[in-house]
Amino acid sequence: MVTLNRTREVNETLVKEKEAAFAEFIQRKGLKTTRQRNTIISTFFRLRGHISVEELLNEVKKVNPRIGYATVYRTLHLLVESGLVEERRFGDGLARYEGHSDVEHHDHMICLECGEISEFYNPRLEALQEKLAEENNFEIFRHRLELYGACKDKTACQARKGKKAAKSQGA
Amino acid sequence: MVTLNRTREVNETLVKEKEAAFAEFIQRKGLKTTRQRNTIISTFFRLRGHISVEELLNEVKKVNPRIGYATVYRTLHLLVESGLVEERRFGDGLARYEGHSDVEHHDHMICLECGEISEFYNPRLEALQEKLAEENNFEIFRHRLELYGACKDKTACQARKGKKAAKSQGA
DNA sequence: TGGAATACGAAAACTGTTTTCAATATCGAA
DNA sequence: TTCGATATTGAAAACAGTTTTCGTATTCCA
Ligand SMILES: [Mn+2]
Ligand SMILES: [Mn+2]
Ligand SMILES: [Zn+2]
Ligand SMILES: [Zn+2]
Repeated sequence: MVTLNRTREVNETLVKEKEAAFAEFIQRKGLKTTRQRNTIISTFFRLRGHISVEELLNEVKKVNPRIGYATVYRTLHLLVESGLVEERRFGDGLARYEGHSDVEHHDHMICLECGEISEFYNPRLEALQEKLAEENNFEIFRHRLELYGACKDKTACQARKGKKAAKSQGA
Repeated sequence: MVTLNRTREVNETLVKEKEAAFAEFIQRKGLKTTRQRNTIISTFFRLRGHISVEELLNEVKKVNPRIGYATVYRTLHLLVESGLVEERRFGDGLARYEGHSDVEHHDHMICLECGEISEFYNPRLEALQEKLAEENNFEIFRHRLELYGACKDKTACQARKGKKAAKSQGA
């Protein structure tokens, strides 16, 4: 099995664990616990997918409308530094963030028609990269692999596209 | 053989071919041939590596100091549109451009110590990606694979780093 | 060669992100 | 508890890379 199924439901226990881990990180660094940061991270961990700053801020504002961009940016940096979150860039000029899913590392397929981003992990692919690096006398710290293309199931794809359009009209 | 050796010398015949191809593209699109565009593309094609806009402008200004950013940006867009050049982003916030090397497609290894960017191509890797896409009912239009890490040959790496530092001090 | 179409360059605008700064909140020590 | 050093916040300004605007200049074909 190669495709990772990001669960539709948020695992509340997992979220609590992440919140605790972040709290620990904050303390370890001698930083302070704040209402805003708590709101931001608990909102973030309850969202699924690859979240842009604007998307996150919009959600956060539903809880506390006074929170601004700066705090969201700053908190996301802390989340990344804590290792709980990764930054992604899929070429649309926006940074996107995702909490680690079940598998530590994964790569992405991005449909240019409907915007769907699916995740996959393949050990052979990973191993092959290691082998190539080795041959090149190179040590890999991290990598990124993105496949850009289109869903072959045009029906589902176009449906998603319609939904996405409707949603963005609403926003 | 997996590593692509980007030749140190510029192949003058190849450059002429590319210049001709661009001229043809310009005509086909009903655009005009200009002194500035000629300067920019002939400068670009004679540079090796992954060139940023600023780097290119600096070189271009040696030939014609009156050429500005806007024209360089515009010409690079045309070069990309013509298919003669590809845009790359290696995560430092700058767009970089490269003329196609001998092989149509290649991927990159980026040393985070010395900045060296090396290129490679591996058919098995490409095939494996296709297979994974297939399994996922996905059609790949293009992909990007970047390995970030460090040269294992620390001597050469550090030497390059020193040289690079010296160079950027000079600039 | 005239002139419509295109391109140029400087500067302004734009976009996503970071920084500044004055006001506010946190939290350990007293 | 209260104090006060230290960290945090939010609005706005600054930033960096890129794109657009706009008045002037150039191209190129009828
Ligand atoms: Mn992901
Ligand atoms: Mn390359
Ligand atoms: Zn799709
Ligand atoms: Zn190196």
